[in-house]
Amino acid sequence: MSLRYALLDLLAGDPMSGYDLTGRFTVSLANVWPAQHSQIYPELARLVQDGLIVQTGEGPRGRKVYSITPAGVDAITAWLRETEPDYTIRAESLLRIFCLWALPTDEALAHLAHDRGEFTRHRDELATMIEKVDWGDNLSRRGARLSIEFGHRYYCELVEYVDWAAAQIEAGALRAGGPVPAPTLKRTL
Amino acid sequence: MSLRYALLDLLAGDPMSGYDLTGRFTVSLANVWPAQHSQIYPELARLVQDGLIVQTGEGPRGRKVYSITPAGVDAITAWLRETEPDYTIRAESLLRIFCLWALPTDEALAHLAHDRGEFTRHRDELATMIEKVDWGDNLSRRGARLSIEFGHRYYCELVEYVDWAAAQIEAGALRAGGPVPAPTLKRTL
DNA sequence: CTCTGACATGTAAATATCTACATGTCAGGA
DNA sequence: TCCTGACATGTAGATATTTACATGTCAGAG
Repeated sequence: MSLRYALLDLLAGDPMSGYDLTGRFTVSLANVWPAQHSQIYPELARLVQDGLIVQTGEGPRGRKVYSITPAGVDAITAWLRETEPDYTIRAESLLRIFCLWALPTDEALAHLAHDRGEFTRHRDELATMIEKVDWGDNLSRRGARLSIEFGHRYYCELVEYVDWAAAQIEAGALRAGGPVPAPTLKRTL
Repeated sequence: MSLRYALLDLLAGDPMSGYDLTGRFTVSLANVWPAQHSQIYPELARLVQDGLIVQTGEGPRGRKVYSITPAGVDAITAWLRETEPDYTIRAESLLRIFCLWALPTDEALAHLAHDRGEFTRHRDELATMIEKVDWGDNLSRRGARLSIEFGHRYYCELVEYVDWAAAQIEAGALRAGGPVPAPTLKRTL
């Protein structure tokens, strides 16, 4: 049901269309709960049926603008209060790093270098957003600010991590008889 | 298809049963690609059909032990080489923080405190694993070591992040007219 | 005026994932 | 000996997600 609440949250920030929402899912929410338009439109229809959002405007090319209802806000509150958080994460790119032993060392390093490029790109995009966007007085947009901050920290961390991983692999961590990666940082335990 | 490669990777580390694999998905892989036994058993059957794994042993209570085949190793290599990584992440717990504006401040803070407990627990579990487990000479287990390191760093980061978010909310970031969360750390931009 | 590309909304079918059901074995403690 | 709980494997049905198909509008460049 996460998609439902992601949509409600965005609509609480500003009324917008399915197309606009899809765009948000490729920027701010992409770092938390990705979704495509083919999933978003049917869910919007269900939200209207359930009275959690209403269509409050229209525009060119069949554009439909939706707004959250008080019942919609209540639905978010109830979700936060009554359901247990799911603390699992899914990250395919990390699973790949897990599997890098199946490539020769130079190829594994090239793979990591490619990842690093992606991660710095995301990191810098988010940094720009943090600086440029007017976070205003809107409560939900301020929630978004918290999320963007997370995304930024996450990608900073990822860049540091791939550098660490690359150093380990260069040192032969994925070759038999090479050094075993030891705990290099004893963080707050 | 990620589940498939997660299973192949684990079986490359050590031959084991579906039950054992399920256990792995609740520890090391839980931080990257969670899965339940009801998804694992059918996928194992498909992997056998495709010749990527074979049953190499049995045990009490119908236990079946599987091993990866050379074709299975090749499948991982081909996956890494031929498919584009998906850099998106899914984290429901972060989406919740995104939505915290829908709760009164004290409840929002309590929610974050609960999250913090979970994150420190995960962090400490992983720290223990890093110290206690013999990472040996097995290439795939060494890949696992890279993944555990990531999980540990990730949860360290999450703990710092919820502390930051809690401070922001305490300072009134989610009340109208309160301070707007400004970029507090200028990391490597 | 025509073309192109961004805007805009949807549906269908195939996969993947989750929740619940269903069944049976074996070891160890009471 | 009986009971319990961990071990062990599976299936069924409901949801969620992805990929591909399908359609149409409008603004601006050439």
